[in-house]
This record gives sequence, structure tokens and C-alpha cells, in this order.
Amino acid sequence: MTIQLFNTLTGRIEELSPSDGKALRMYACGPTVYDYGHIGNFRTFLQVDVLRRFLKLEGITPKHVMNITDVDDKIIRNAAAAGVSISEYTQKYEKAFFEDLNALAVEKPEIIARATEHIPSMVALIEKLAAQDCAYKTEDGSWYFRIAKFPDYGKLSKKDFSGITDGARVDVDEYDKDSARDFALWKAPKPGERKWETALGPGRPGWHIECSAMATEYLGDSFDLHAGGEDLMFPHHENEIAQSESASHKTFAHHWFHVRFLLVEGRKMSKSEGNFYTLRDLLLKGHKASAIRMLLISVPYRQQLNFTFDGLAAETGAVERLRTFHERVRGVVPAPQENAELAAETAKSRESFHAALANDLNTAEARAAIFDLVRAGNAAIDAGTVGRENAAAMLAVLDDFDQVFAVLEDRDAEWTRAALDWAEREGRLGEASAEVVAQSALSDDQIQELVDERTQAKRARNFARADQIRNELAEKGILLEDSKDGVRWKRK
RNA sequence: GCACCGGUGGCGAAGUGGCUAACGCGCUGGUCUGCAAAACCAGUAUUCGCCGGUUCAAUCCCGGCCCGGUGCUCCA
Repeated sequence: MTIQLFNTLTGRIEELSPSDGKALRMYACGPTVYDYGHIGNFRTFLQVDVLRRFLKLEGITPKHVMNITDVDDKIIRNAAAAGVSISEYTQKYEKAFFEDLNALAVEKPEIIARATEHIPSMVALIEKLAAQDCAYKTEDGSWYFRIAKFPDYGKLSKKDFSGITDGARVDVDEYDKDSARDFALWKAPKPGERKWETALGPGRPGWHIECSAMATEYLGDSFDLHAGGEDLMFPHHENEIAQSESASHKTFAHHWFHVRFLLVEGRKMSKSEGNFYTLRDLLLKGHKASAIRMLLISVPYRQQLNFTFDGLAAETGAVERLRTFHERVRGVVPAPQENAELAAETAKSRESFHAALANDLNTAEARAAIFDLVRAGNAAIDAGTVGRENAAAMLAVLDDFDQVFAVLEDRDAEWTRAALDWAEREGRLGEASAEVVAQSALSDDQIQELVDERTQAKRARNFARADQIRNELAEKGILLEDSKDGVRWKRK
């Protein structure tokens, strides 16, 4: 099955496949590690994760590079304010970032590239640009890219800069550059700032040159796909193209993948709106990591997603239903006969699932195909008409599903616990909801003890005591389910 | 202001020029259960922002309007 994916550069849906016949070389813009990641950040990383997981499912090996921007103006400012070194400051947030990705079941890219560890390749790239008169040094010792030397500037974001004359709207003198649009490649140090001594002079890299240099170092002058949030299209990605293609005279990335922003409760997420959430905020309020992942990937990446708490609750239920079904199928007692109708439904579900993702990563349709199977499967289990092969086939489809969606394994309590431990260390335990604290205070063993006691009470037909225990547990966010094979409990 | 994207049931959301407008959650009734929960069955938009147009036929195509979002500026 060929994978069709929208390409921002051409504005069309095009086939995605490894141009070298081996690995799909992709570069995704990573975080600037100056604070904890918010759910908008994670939507992008999750959608890229869906892409790379689907590639693997289709037998394509990704070679995925993600950068970590660990030096920039905000980092320098915040580190100074906190009175720590830049590396000390960024280490904390980089660690937090990877913990968050882990909680959201985002696979680690093959290569993680820190800006501060790639200064020599950035310097080399700037020198290469300077040799072609595409870069110039200003009086303060900074280097800029000369946009006038790159006529294709604007081809990604579809902007036409030909009509813009320098000085018309912006006072060029103020910038000490040849043209107001020219962007910094290398920034001269201000007094006391972290700086690198290089052939270009002292200073630190501009943001855009990082990605160009690191992408080229690991993936070559020309590679398959470049990903990022929609806001990066201009100027960041446009600038990457200008730098890289000016230096190499080759197409930088063939395919450009941009993930749209999300809204929170119908409004743009912002601190001033009071609807700004980090992953940790949500975990402390008792939302499950799996439900957050499910919600953030269920709306196709090119659509605006409205993140709401109702939606999050709905996804919690959806994930639960999938997990329950998965367990039911695994524990099914096979009927002597195979169910031809169910076999057909299963095959159809599998086919629709793959086709939906191959069609520009339509996660909403892919998900719908799985729920069609859930319904058919549950009905057949209830009727006792699931054969051995039926069960195996359904498990295979669920396995395919989970290789991309990654929500069936329940590690939610672990991530919530980790968030609580973090909040305690940071003195932010007050932000956790009472129910989360109560629920986490109960260990699995303690819960099991109470469940066993209730089972005894039930056997003795002491329903009052049994219901009392069930209610007490419910208050602490523990739900019980009686079934033929005993009691199943779960954290709400 | 200019450019681009979107407006589908109670909520989220897919989709298509004509077939019952997916799927999830919610809600109502039923089956099952000591009671619940889970699971299943049935029901839950004569209708796809508004107004025109094209067409035998439009939610889907075209034009205008209204609303939301994004980019043009640091931002995933």
C-alpha cells in the first residue's frame, strides 16, 4: 500500500516513500527546552509519532532526527534569572520533555541532536554560504543571510516577497543589516553571555541554522521529509530552505509535513486566556496519559483540533472500551466452528484501518474502522460464536492498531504517580486534585485486599458490607466490575 | 488590512455530486446482574453556518455574507 501524504511545498497529496530505497529520512523540529511542554507542543510530536509508527507498520524504516534547541534568547534570559548555567537550566527541561514523551508513548527518534553539540557544522555551513556571498558579517560581529541571493524565498509559505522594497515599511538602519528581511545566522555575544569562539568570531548560532546544519549532517543535503508545527512554516522552515539550498544547490526536503494548532475549549490556547495546559497539569488533575494521547491523535493532523475536557472524558471511555475488548478477545473460549461473517468483518476492519492511515494519515477513519470491529467482536463473543482463528485474526488487527495508536497497554497509573512525585519535589502538590492524591495513596495490594474482602462478603450474601466497600473504593476513584471470572478493578 | 484554513447531531468528529450522513462519547428504553459495572440490542441530525447560483440532482461545485482559527511578529 502506498502512503499518500499532503506536501505543503507543492500543496498536493503525494506519495511518501524512501528516496534512497532504504530508510525514510525525516527531520522534525524539536523543542526549545526553556519550560515544560504544553499540549499544543505534544499534538505535533504525537502526530509525527503516528507518522513514524505507521511507516514502520508498513515496513518502512524511519531515520528520524529531532533537534533540541538548547541555546536561544529565552533560555539565556531564564537561566540568568534563575542564576544557573545554561546547560544546568536546559538539562532539567530536556529531561522533563523526554519523560512527557514517554508518558504519551511517543517513540524516541533514531537521532537526537542538541544545538550546542553541533556548533562546528553550523559554522562550516555559514562559511560555505559566505563563500557564495549569501552570508555577510555586520559591524557588531553578527552574520546574516542575504535573502536577495535566494529568488525562491517564500516558496514553502507561498509568500511573494518580490514587491517588498527595503526601507518602505521598516527602517533598515535600525537593524544594521542590508535588508530588513535578512535573518541572523550567527549572533554576536552580548556582555556576559555564553559564547563560542569560532572562525566566524565569538558568538552563538541563530535558530534557523541549527536545523539546516543538523539535518544535513545526519540526513544529507537532500532528504525525504521535514516536519513541524504550522507556525514554523514561516519564517523558520522558509529560512532553512534558503540556507540549505543556497549551500547545496539541491532540494532540501522533498516533503513538508505541518501539523495544525489546537484550540482549547474553542479558544486559542494562551496563558492570558487561562486555558494553557502542560501535560503535567492534566495528569495532576486526574486525566490519563492514554486519553490525552488518544484525543490528540484522533483528529487528523491537518485539521484544527478543539481540545475540551468533555472530549478528554469521552476519550477516556473510548480507550477503556478498547482495552476491555482486547482483554475479552484474549480470554475468549473458542467455539468449535469459525464464524465466517466475523472473519469478513475483521478483514474489512484491517483493510479500512490501513487504507485510512495511508490516505494522508486519516486517524479519525482509522479509529472508526477499529470500533466497527469492537462492536462486531463483542456481539460475537456474547453469542459465543468466536472460533480460534476468529480470535487470532481480531488480535492481529488490534495489534496493528496499537502499533500506531499505542493505548492498549495500561500504564496510566504509573504516569500519574510520576507526575505526583514530580509535583512533590517541586512543591506543587497543591495543584493535584484530591481524587488523584487519594487514588494514588492506595497501592494495588491494598485495593486487592479490599476487593477480596468484598468478595467474601458477597459469598456470605452480606450485600450491605459488599456495597459499602464498593462505594468506599469508588470515592477514591477505584471502580469494580463483577464477572464470571472474578472481580476486575480499575482506576477511574 | 492582506493571505490561507474551517463552520456537519447534546459534545468531539469523518465523509461524499445521487445509496440508511461514519466513528467515539452522552442520553433514553431493553437484555444480563443480588444491585451495579462491563457487554449487547433498539432509539437518538428529513439534515450538514446564512443567502443566491450551476446541475435532472449539492452538505459536498461557484459567488457573496456572517462566525471561528492561523500566518504576515517569539510561539507546536
